[in-house]
Amino acid sequence: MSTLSKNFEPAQVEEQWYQHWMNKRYFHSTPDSRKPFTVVIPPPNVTGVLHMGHTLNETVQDVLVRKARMSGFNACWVPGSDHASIATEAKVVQLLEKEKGIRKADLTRENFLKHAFEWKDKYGGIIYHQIKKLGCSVDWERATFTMDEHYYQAVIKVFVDLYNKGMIYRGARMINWDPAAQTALSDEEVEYKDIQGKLYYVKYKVADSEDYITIATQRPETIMGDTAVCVNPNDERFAHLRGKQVLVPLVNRAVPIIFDEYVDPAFGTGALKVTPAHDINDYNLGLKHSLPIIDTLNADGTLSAAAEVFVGMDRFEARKAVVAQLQEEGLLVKEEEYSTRLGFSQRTSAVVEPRISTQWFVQMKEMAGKALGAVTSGEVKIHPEERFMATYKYWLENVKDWCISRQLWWGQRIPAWYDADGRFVVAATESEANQLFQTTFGQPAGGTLTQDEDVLDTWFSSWLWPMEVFNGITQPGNEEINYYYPTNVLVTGQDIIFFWVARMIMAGMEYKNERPFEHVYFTGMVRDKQGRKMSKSLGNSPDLLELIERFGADAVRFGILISAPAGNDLLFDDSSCDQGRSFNNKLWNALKLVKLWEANGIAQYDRNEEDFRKAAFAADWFAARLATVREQVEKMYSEFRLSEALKTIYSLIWDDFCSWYLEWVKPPFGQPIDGHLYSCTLDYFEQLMQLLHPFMPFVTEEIYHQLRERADGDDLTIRQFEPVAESIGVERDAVLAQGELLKSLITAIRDARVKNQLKPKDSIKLHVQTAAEANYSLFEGLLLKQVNAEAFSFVQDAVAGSIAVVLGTDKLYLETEVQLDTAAQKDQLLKDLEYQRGFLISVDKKLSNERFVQNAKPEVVEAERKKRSDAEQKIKAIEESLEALG
RNA sequence: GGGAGCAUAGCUCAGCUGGUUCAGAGCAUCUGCCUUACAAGCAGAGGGUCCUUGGUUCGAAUCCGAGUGCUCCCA
Repeated sequence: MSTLSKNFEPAQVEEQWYQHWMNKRYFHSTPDSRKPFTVVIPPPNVTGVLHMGHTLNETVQDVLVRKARMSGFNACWVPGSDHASIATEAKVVQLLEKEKGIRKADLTRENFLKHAFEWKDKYGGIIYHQIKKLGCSVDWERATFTMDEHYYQAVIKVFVDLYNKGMIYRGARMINWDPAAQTALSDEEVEYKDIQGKLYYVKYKVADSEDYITIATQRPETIMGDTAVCVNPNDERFAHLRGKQVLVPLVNRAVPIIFDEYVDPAFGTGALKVTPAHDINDYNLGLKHSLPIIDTLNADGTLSAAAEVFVGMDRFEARKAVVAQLQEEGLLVKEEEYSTRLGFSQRTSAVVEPRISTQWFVQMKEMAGKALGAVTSGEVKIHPEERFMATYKYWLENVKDWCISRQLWWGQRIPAWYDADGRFVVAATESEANQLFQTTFGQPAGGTLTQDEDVLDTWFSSWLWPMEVFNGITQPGNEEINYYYPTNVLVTGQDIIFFWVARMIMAGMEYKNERPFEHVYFTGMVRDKQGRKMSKSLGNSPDLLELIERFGADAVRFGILISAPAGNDLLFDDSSCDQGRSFNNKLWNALKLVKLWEANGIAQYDRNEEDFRKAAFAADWFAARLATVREQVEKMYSEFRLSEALKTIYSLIWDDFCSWYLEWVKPPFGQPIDGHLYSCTLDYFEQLMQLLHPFMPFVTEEIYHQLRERADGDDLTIRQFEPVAESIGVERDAVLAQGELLKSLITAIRDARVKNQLKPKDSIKLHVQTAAEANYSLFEGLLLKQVNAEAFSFVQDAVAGSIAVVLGTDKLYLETEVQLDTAAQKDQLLKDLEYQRGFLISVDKKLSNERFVQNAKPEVVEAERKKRSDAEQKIKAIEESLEALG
């Protein structure tokens, strides 16, 4: 046996075992006769690094996957990453400019993509490295990227198919425009924030009159796009303006005054300027009243020629300029502080501009209905259900069509092909498009067809993830998709419930007519100690690799999980990793103790049955505890209460195993341990490591191998759980009760020792007055050892001059040479007495209430009667002890 | 503005279908211990009108209503 280090040293152990598991290909899965347990990783963004939210997610998945792998399943966890269209393109553009001085505008699409792929190859590996360091048991041979060739084909195939089914259409709509990335966004990519803005009151001159009408607006820079002023038809103040026109300031355009109940007379001045090109509500109003649309903004957020004034100026600069100009012309009535909500691009943080634009959309209604059904019917189960079911339902019931085109290059290019006249067909390839053009329009395309310049929303690729990682779209019905689909559980953050989860269910129902996963487990958001969201801008997100370096991967996994109650947001703090590291150490030291016993030699003690059973009490008790906890943990797994499961295992190991069991079986200093106890101890230790392994894979694997010599391939990672034994050779409840009794005896006596200021080394003689002497026979020896008593006897009466302790109805007397403070003892007993008397009164009160006795269930009444008689006996015992004290 | 969730020890939380095995756990705190695996430890202890307020009930931390505070989602 090599000498074990003082403390557990994770770094080398982790490296070595991960390599070993990889060499053995334990994480690689191929279809076989076992039941599959499939998990697909929520693909992290290829440009990013893992933050604590990912860490939590990956850890949860790894726990579930490892548990399944150890429970007879063919576990398959597919890793991968997504191409994150907007974010990656923005980064690549930035980098090209900075490092090589290349502007995107100067590049061809092909060249740009070449750079993007180079960049992805260079930096995309960071995430995978982090996943490895964390110990995740993913099947690396299956790693998938959403821009892989087959995946690209799958996305195109689905687009063409949905188009042919009439579920994808192209049209001009008001969409969310990101002026920084210069692309359309879906509704989900816009984040609304409260902003302190201003409301400007502006006078519009009524045409052919000296009258003015005052409107209120937040966006004076869009005045030049006004095509009407609208008031409420029931508003008497404006009745005289019916049929009149007003002159738009700065551009002096005459526009009509229109009447619509949409306008709230109480808001602002009751008059609304209508700018159909730049506000969604105005747009709808414009449609209703057939107003012209004047788009006064360019794609980059500067004023267009249509604005006539301040052309080329940025929209926010233009706002100041317009206000100044209005003021100069005496048209600005006043400014007012105003709090409102503004939309920001999730990716670039630019203020989103509502803009009319021709884009591609997916019809959502039908698919949303199916996705909703899958969840309400229970086919897909959401955890924790009460928290997220309502959100999920609400979104699907109110879903709008999905804008999927993005004005970018990094992504799957939309397979629509146009001729010079703007006629188009949708087909996977150019040659198919040419053919289709012929059949559709009865003539060949005039000249060559050009493909749509835009790419698809990244989520339009990731919604196929659970299928296409198994080539389920490109090769439907293949062996793998048949075997692995549907997956078992999806673990993800609640923030992408719409972006991703709901859409995956839609795609699954559409293309497999089957749910993509049975369970969805939503983790909470990771926040810092002060409850703030972790974000790059706050700089409050710890670096994962650094954390692992400081504490070890097992400790980090422990730390994040122990503070993560199901579905709740969790406040992450380094100190929980510290707790994990201490736990590692505790395990390590327990190992050292056991190894020490091994070194001290194993003895065969006399197995005379009675004596042997006594010696084996500790072993029987722990077997019972282990079996009980394993059942509890099993249940917690099935309910996804992983944090609780970990706590339960932690306490079983630290408290039951280390603090109680090991102390109970520990041989006297220097003496050899009994062979039976020793092998029991190794078995238990081994089983504990197995139980903990899904949570803390490295340290457990290491200890597993330290405990006993292992044959090649006998590794904890693949070791199968034995079913929890129905019988452990003794009556489980009885032995557990005995153990509890022993523990409370030890604690009570130790407490009495401390309160009476006995030094740990001061020996005592223990006398017990009890009606159930048999209870003590099994563990008498253990009891003496644990409370440093040199003698034990049963007595019928109080022992004068001793410390009296009342435990239940038993009385314990600690005889000692040390001078005692009887006053302190008396105080303690009086306190107990007072409590018991109060308790008795409350029980009596209940039992003397006729309605309670009549209405409550008989067993409840019976329990109360038992409580009463117990309390009476306890009171009697305390009173006797007090009497003996004098 | 619409909807959802939460409120229990200093902190983070557990308490399922109402009844002192229900007022708990882990951290943190306090007091003893360098006891021969572990001071990143051992032994022991203290600490809560279960947000407020009505109601249902023989009985409410638990069920219902109202209020207050916080969080999230949507427009």
